[in-house]
Amino acid sequence: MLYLKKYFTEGLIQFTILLSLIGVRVDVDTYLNNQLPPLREIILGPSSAYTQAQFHNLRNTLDGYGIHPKSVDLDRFFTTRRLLNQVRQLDRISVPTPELNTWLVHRDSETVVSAGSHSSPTITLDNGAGLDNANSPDATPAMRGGSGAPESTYNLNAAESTLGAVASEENQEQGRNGGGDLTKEDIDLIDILWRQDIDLGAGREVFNYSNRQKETEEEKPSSQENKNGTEQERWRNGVNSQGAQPVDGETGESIPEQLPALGSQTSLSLQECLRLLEATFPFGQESEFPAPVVATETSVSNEDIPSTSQGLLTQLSQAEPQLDLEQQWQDIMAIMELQTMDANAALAQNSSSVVSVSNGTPESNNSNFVHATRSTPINQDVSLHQATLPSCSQDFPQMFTPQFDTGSITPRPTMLRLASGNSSNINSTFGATNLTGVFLPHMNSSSNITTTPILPDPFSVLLEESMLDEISLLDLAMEEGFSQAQASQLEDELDSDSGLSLDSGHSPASPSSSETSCSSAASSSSTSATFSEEGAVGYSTDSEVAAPEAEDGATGGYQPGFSKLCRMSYQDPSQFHNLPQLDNISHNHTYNLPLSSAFSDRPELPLSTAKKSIRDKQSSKLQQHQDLLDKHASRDERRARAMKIPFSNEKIINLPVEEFNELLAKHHLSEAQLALIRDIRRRGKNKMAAQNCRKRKLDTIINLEQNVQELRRDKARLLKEKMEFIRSIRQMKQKMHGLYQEVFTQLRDEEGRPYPPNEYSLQYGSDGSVLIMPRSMANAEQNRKPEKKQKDKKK
DNA sequence: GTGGTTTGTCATAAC
DNA sequence: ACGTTATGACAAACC
Repeated sequence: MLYLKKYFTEGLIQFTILLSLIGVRVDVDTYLNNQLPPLREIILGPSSAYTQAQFHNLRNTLDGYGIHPKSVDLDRFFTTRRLLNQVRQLDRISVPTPELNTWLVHRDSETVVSAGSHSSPTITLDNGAGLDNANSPDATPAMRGGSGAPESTYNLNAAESTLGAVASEENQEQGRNGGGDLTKEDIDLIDILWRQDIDLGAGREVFNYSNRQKETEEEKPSSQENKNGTEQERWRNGVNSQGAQPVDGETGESIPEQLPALGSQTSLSLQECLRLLEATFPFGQESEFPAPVVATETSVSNEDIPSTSQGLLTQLSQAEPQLDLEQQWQDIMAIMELQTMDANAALAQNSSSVVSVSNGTPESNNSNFVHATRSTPINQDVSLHQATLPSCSQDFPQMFTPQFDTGSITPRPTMLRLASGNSSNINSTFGATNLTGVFLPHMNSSSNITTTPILPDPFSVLLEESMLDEISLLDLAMEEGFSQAQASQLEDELDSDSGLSLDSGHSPASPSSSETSCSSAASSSSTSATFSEEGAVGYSTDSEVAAPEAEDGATGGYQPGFSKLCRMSYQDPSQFHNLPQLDNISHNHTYNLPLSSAFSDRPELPLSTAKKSIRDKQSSKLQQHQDLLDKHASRDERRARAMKIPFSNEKIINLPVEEFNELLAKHHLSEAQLALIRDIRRRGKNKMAAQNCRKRKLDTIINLEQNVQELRRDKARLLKEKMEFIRSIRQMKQKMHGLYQEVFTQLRDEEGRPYPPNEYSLQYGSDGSVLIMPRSMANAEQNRKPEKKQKDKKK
């Protein structure tokens, strides 16, 4: 049933998309909001086994909101939501034609041959599609708008692979269309041009998508084959030819005039670009539109500096840095956290940020430059990866490679370099991400850091810390107006404060405890606050759930944990099939997914004989999948098969008791079979309970961690306030002292002689009166007062 | 080979 | 009493 539902869901959504394409408005919301149980259930699916007591109300928690926030099935839920969002956005897409050119230009920039971009720097991204749908079908037609290839209108592959959806017939049909646009001559031409690009210095490794392509083939062998074999071949060879088309093969100069004439090639290019995107970023959310944005940016740069930037690009593209997988996952998660961005804001940011990072030439930036400072370049950054890099794992680092701002910056080997001109953007970009810790040092070095409301905490706290560093506590305490007792008291307090830091040992940069007194206290407090920034808040991988905590960085020593969570929270296996880096991870992460949806269900279509070898490869891969299926089938599944249990383990486990009993009654089963079934049910439920329990445990830890960090921030803030109070008290005391001296020097006795300050002093009465008293008397009185107080205390 | 991690399973308590 | 859930503990598989 789940199987059927899934199939129906995908098909329904795709059908809806098609209807929308031909102008029929399909309002899914109506169906969903009208509380029509069957459709709701079909589309959104029942909550997972992770929902507490869900077996009892399996059909009552269908809108997703009923899913337990800790449910592992949130992944599927969000996937479904994403699909629905895509559908809902269909009638709101308004991506201007120039986007297409932008794409092409971008490909050129990759090949290091810059194509002139005449595209408008502003790309209107429907935000709903924005972060959520870049990989989505909506994006495709929009970007193809200017391709002049009306017959190939749609490419659902992105959505398919992203969502792990079963390839639909529409999908395959569209794939065929897309591939069919390319004639053999076109391909040859493309290949020639591409070789010219290679000769011109375009690194072949730039196009090395072969691994991912293999993965993609595994995922959707049939659709892939149906698109076109030659295309596949070129992909295998790492050839990405479309980028070469709009480029003069000899000079490497861009030839924008050719773009409109490209026709079918253009559409292919877009398809490939999309597939590239899809392969690069298996998560639907990340492989969003931004790519075109960056492309535009690059192209603008190229326009401005046509010749130099190209050579520069060559070097840059060849010097792609590698980051380790953990960091990259972190980056991915950071982007996911940004998904919750407001739609319109993102739209504006997308459009405005395009130029802001492109290069420093103001004339090219013109009006859009105005918005640059408040733009959020995250999208374009991501897209830059997606379009440029062979693997998603290199996405984020790529943002900081020289390609990022080719026009204005000379290439440097450092990956995390930030141009000061971009710093504000980057601030807003990463403030809410987990990258804070990573980029922090660079941030500090860049001149133009502005703290935006988006990222209040990391940087504000840092500022606080720096302020705290500036304030030497004991200096203050020891200063005039402060008694030694007060100072020591303050010191004690600070020591006790710093003693509160739970795990300052986290940091490799943990200050040595040998430092004494105030400076030590201040530094320890500041470091602890820093850790609170770098700490494990990256744990909030359930970004949709714990988004508020996204401000904290996830670097530090928590990357392993983060990756775990990452996998736990977004472990739709179908998505991970696109990640070659994860190939060797053979854990079975398919928790609640039926095996059928996890591995099989790739429709087989007739294959051309020319592609027989490919088919063989793929069929062998399918066979491997089947073997894997058998191999990875749980013991219970194998037992059930051996005992010829007539229904699925999934049913056995997930059916409500009544239906389960009915099921048992319907079939005549032996005692052994019944026992096995009950065992399977018990174990299955327990298995999910264990998963649930572990996740909950983890979440508890995360929450505690976040609480600790929050408390640390509070502590830093209170400490800062305390310092301010102390300072203001000191100032008041100084002022008071000055006034005292002034008044005293003006006092005269009856004979007009001044009172010697060493013999007399001013005493303040409780009623505001001021008396001049001999010091001896004043001292005696002061001595009496403490006695009195002591007496009072004794009383 | 060892150690850490992930996952499944069992036993048990609690609801 | 029965079914389900929660959780500690253990073991197997994997890296």
